[in-house]
Amino acid sequence: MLRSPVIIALDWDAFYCSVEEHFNPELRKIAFAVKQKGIICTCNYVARALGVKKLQLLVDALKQFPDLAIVNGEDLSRYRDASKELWYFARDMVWGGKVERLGFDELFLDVTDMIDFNIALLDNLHVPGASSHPVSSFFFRMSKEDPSVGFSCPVLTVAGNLATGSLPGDFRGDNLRLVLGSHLCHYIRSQILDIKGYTSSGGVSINKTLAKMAGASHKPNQQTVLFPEFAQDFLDTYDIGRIPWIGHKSKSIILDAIYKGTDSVNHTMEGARDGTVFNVRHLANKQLFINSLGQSAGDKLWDLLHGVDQTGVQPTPDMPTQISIEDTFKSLTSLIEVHNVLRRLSYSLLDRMYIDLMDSDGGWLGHPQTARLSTRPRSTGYYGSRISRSDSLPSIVFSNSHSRDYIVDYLVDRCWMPLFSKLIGDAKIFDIVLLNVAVINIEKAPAKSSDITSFLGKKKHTDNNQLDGVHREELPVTKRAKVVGEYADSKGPRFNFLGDDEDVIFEEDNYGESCVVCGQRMMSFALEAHMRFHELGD
DNA sequence: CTGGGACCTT
DNA sequence: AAGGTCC
Ligand SMILES: Nc1ccn([C@H]2C[C@H](O)[C@@H](COP(=O)(O)OP(=O)(O)OP(=O)(O)O)O2)c(=O)n1
Ligand SMILES: [Mn+2]
Repeated sequence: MLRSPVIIALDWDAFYCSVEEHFNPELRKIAFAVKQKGIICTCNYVARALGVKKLQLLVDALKQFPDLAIVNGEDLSRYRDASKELWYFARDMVWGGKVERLGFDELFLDVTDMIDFNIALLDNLHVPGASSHPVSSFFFRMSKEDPSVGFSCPVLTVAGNLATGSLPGDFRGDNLRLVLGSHLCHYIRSQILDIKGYTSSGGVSINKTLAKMAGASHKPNQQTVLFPEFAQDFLDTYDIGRIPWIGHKSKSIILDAIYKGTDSVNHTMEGARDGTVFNVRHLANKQLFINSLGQSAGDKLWDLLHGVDQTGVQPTPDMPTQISIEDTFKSLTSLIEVHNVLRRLSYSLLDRMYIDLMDSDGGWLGHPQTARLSTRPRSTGYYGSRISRSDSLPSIVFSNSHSRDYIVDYLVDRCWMPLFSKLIGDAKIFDIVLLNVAVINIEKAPAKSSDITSFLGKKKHTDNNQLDGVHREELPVTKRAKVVGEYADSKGPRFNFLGDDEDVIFEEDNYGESCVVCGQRMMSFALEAHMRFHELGD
């Protein structure tokens, strides 16, 4: 018999605020918001009780609530660190590490295997001929190996809320599996609160979308289970725009297709068109979705309206596939200003690479292939539209023999500024409100072992082949060329020194500092990121 | 002056 | 390279 997956969706409550409260508990008692430039990106529940909204304009909120405390959240470092810590902590509890991350504060846990294993334990308590399980609770094992690790799990009651308030007729089969899932969800949330100090909202159902929507129906610090027999009732009352993966564009396309011709004058008004799942399901059909959205998206979104989500939990790799840093401004019109901003962004970007792409030995776990520069012109197109240019990422960023300052200078002058010129075209006149620097197409380094301390290579960013990794020990070791300061030369030093006749630029000893934790030697500029690596553990 | 991201598809 | 989704 086919069994449904058991999926848990977790969402940390008022996440950025919770992180701020973690480091400054005084904040817990007062209404406060986290802002980025002119917008409140989130606020704590004390503030929400007053009426402060997520994503509200800062000026509006302060007009209405002059005493609202404000914390600047433009630097995401601490939120990213906390997010990673909670992610790893939750992942350690899930067999097979089947955890997918969405943004900084949501996780999808595929706990199907854990449920199946424990259902089998429960079945062994079953008396042949009895109509139901003879026990009201049993010991849910969190470890296959150690039978003492786990929690006491009721089997006749559900933990937390019921979506649509509905209990199924029986607690058998897939329903029983979700009952156990609800208690597992509660246990995991308790661990996260007790050990890490963060409250969360949880949803339990048979796929990611239903679990996520169930969880969102009762916040904060609560959980909700949605049994599949009630999924359609649950969904039908929602506006399609509130279904995950149906954003503004998709909703507009769908409603345009449904109401084509019937409402051509006045569909700019929201509310003129009924966008509930129930209505859309009955006025449209799968073919209409496919015709308007394309085969792939049409198929997928039509299924979603019926509670069908085939996308399983895709475990998120430890290494990101892209890293980007951006800043916004009123207006930027001169090259010197652009140069200065790019410099600052490049320092941050390098630090991020050291934190997220380096192991504790200072070796690279992955290598971005491409550098991308994005900007937003002040007033062309709709708000938010960006333009970008990309090029091969110079391999000097992987060098451990150049100073941070030198690498940043090189990046700005040889990479970002040329890309910026390409972006603004011949006129050389510009007015931009955003700059974003990114390293993308991050490819995993050959997982040889921890003795790969460095990889220095260069590929065209269009090249899709495998990295030809090189062991440090295999490289000819020569005295590092004195390149710092030689940079005024129009050609500059060459950094494409693998597979070329150029000698490898390595300084084997007498460089940098030692890590006080592990003793690894590294350039001083990498030490700060390295220490954060230790703090986060691995 | 409506953040600062990250990921996926076309 | 652009456009879409999510947080
Ligand atoms: N458009 C968005 C949405 C979210 N976030 C950030 C701020 C949030 O703190 C965090 C998590 O997003 P949530 O939507 O889960 O919001 P919160 O966790 O803050 O609140 P809630 O308790 O409703 O989950 O991501 C953001 O910067 N921009
Ligand atoms: Mn949240």
